[in-house]
Amino acid sequence: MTPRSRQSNLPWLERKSSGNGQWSHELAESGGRISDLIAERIRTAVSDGILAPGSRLLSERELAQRLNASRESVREAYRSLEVAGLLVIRRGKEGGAFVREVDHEPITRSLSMLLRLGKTTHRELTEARLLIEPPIARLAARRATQSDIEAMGDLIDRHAAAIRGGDDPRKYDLQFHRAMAECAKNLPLTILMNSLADLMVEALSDVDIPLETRSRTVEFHRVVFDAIHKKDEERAFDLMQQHIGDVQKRLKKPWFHRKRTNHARARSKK
Amino acid sequence: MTPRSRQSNLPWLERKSSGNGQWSHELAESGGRISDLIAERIRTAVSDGILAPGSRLLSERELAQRLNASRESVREAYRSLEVAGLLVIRRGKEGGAFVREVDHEPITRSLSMLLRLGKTTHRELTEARLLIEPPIARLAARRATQSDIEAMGDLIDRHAAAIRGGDDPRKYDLQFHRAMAECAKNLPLTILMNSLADLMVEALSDVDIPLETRSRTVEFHRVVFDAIHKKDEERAFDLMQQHIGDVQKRLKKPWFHRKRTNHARARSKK
DNA sequence: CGATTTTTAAAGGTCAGACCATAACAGACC
DNA sequence: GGTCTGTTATGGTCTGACCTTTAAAAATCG
Repeated sequence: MTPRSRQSNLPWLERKSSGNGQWSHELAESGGRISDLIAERIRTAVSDGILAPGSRLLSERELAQRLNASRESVREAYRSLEVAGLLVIRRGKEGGAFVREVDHEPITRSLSMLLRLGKTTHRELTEARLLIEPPIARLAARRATQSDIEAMGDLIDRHAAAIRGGDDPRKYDLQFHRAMAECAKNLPLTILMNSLADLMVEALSDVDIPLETRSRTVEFHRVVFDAIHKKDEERAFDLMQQHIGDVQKRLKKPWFHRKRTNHARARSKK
Repeated sequence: MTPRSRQSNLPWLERKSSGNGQWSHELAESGGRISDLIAERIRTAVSDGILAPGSRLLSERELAQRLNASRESVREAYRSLEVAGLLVIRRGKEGGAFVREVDHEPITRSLSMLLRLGKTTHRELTEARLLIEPPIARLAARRATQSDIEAMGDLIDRHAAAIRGGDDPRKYDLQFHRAMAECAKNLPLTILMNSLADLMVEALSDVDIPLETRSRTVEFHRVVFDAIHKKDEERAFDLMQQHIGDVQKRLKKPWFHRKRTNHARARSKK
């Protein structure tokens, strides 16, 4: 007898009606994939708070048995939800599928990919940034906490150090914008910002940015940071608008345009 | 002899190095899932334009054979990319995986889900809308084409008809905002808008909107539409700001707040 | 000949069962 | 107490079979 054979009551995984143990009925609707039905139930359970972040789902084998489905169907459901950012899957003993702490990284990735494929132009990219970054800066000035501010300060210092040391500063540039978005305490805006910043970095990945521009960037960050620190909302707004406008202007110079070669893409990953 | 046994040269699916036919090397990095490696190659091929939208990938069985992997690994790769919005999968003869025409619907879904889980509050939601919808209206006024305008006009008429007929007008409300975003010709903003609008509809799904408010909404749409039609950018901007501000105000009335019951969620789907 | 029905085959979807790889844990051994 | 070493639960992969769906091809009918 396995130690966990007690009926641990998982009402959320029940079908709404017709308990005969077959799937056929719901399959008719929904374009018919068992794994999708399973995924949908889990999604609902999570979004209704029945499955809290961090909690562990049944193992593939066990859920399959309970649902009267094959392991593969369950597996596919879990996998989809992982791609969608809802679950994390860990291997090994004590592994399994866990409801993910809310984290927009997977969405940011998908969104970036989609925008890239959608042939999002530099025009759209900077246009969008021009519209959303200044308001974000304003919100950041309004809402940044002490620790937010410390983190940003550190970031800028490291950014400056990287430039002095001749290292690639793009990473820090990106992080600054992300950190600022974090301060604004507005999830939708944060996610969009992150995706845009990602793409921006990628778009510039094969451009050689002159040293003068690099230090100009970090100085810009510093004054924006200063405005945020002092909670000067309007100044933060104006400076950020200026900053993005500056970038936009530089992008228009012909020498700056991205080479249309079939170059290596920026591989994200850790 | 099967008719398609010719070596159809698919260089993109080759490993970069070491052609011995095993996966072990790349598996070491990358946290190790063959399906992820396959997915990554396809993703790269698509984003480099080697696989054009609409083109059909090899069948699961065939790709598995060529890659010396199991069908399941390929299948999982395809499935992940489908969730990510990169592929569509069709069943039946002449079915298979196709590179999707760029379409942000899957991302919109994921994003909405994520925002919902992130306990995005009404405050964040309307705040974000207040920031991005007016600029979108302005862009729409600048860039709407003739057919865009016709579509919007139709929509408004149907919206009004639905209200007169006592039908649920929410659908049309949503569609109006989507259509407007479409006019702005800015993909990142469009995607965000769509997600926000989706969430908004959902958040209001169990609120009973009084008739007076309903017609007010459609009238608002009409004047915004008018401004867009006449390419009056600033008026479109102002009106939209007013519109969202109006919504925001109504949301603050206590009777309007969503019941915190464990009610049924808005099921999207077709 | 053209429209309709039937057949067929190619593809994804599901299943079952085996085995591999990984990672935490429990003891055994120093 | 710390390190090694098996044990074991769990996801990852593979095989090969069968089901279901769907479009095209063939057969049938008017």
